[in-house]
Amino acid sequence: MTVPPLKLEEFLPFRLSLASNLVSRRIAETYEAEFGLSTTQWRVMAVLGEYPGMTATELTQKTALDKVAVSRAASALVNRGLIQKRTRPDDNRRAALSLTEAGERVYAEVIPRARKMEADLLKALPRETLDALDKALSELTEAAEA
Amino acid sequence: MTVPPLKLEEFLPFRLSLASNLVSRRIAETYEAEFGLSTTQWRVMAVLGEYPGMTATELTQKTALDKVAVSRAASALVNRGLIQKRTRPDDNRRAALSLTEAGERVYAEVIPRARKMEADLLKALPRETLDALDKALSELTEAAEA
DNA sequence: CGCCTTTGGTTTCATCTGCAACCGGTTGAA
DNA sequence: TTCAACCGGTTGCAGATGAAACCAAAGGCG
Repeated sequence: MTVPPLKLEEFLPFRLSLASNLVSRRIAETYEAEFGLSTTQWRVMAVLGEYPGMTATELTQKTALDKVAVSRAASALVNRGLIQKRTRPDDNRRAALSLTEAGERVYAEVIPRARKMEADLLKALPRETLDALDKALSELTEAAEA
Repeated sequence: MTVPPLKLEEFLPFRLSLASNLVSRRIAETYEAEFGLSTTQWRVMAVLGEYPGMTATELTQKTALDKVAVSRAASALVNRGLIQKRTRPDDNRRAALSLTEAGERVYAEVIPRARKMEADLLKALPRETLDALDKALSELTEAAEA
């Protein structure tokens, strides 16, 4: 009772993972070497640029990282002076995180590069394919969630 | 001179990574707990089911894993008796890997479950969206390679 | 109030990953 | 032949990752 073999190269989860890893690596090239940021640190900074004052727990949701990763990325960024942490007066457990001046400068360098790399990677795709990709990712994410 | 903030939740590389991670996790549920396989081990088995007798180096390409990962996955699978390794007479450095009987049995259990999970995850997507997704992943992979 | 539970965040530990060094076999040029 | 360069595969080590234990502050209920 044999099973028809699986063609891994056509198996969508594999293809998705492959594309995602390659794309992530290209994006990482825009910040790793030059700015010494890890992917998780980059994500934290990216979100703080959009939402200053977020707490670690809130970052967890926005970045899709677990709280350990956020905690470590944040403390590394604080040590490097790229973000600051202010304990909230209304709740001493929470701390509002935000970019420092130095962090803002790095942000202003790093974000445009990421955008540009994204555009380069996507430029071969016609608009409709892109729309469909977007839709497919939304549906897949929803279907695969919890 | 501020930069318009990046909306991470609309940034395609992030969305891609998110979808990929969630999907991979769901697929992993079909083999991790029940069969004690890691993702890399599963990939190695999946490819050997399709191409018996491959060498580790060849597996490297098919699985998109680096040679260290393949080496370790293979030795774990050999220890568990799921694959066998036969040194090739024409070159004593290489070894042809293939599923054992026990490995075939696991393969026959594991592959249909992965297929079913894939189908479940994709069932909300209309055919054209799926085609576009497929095309987009191919183009993205190519654009991001090397 | 005082106590128990919950919550935000950190630390610990065990595992995974990936690069680089390494080992033995093979190849090819002198 | 012989020896150096190369190749397939393994191992060692350092950094990344995640689950679970942990700590301190806050909330809720008697």
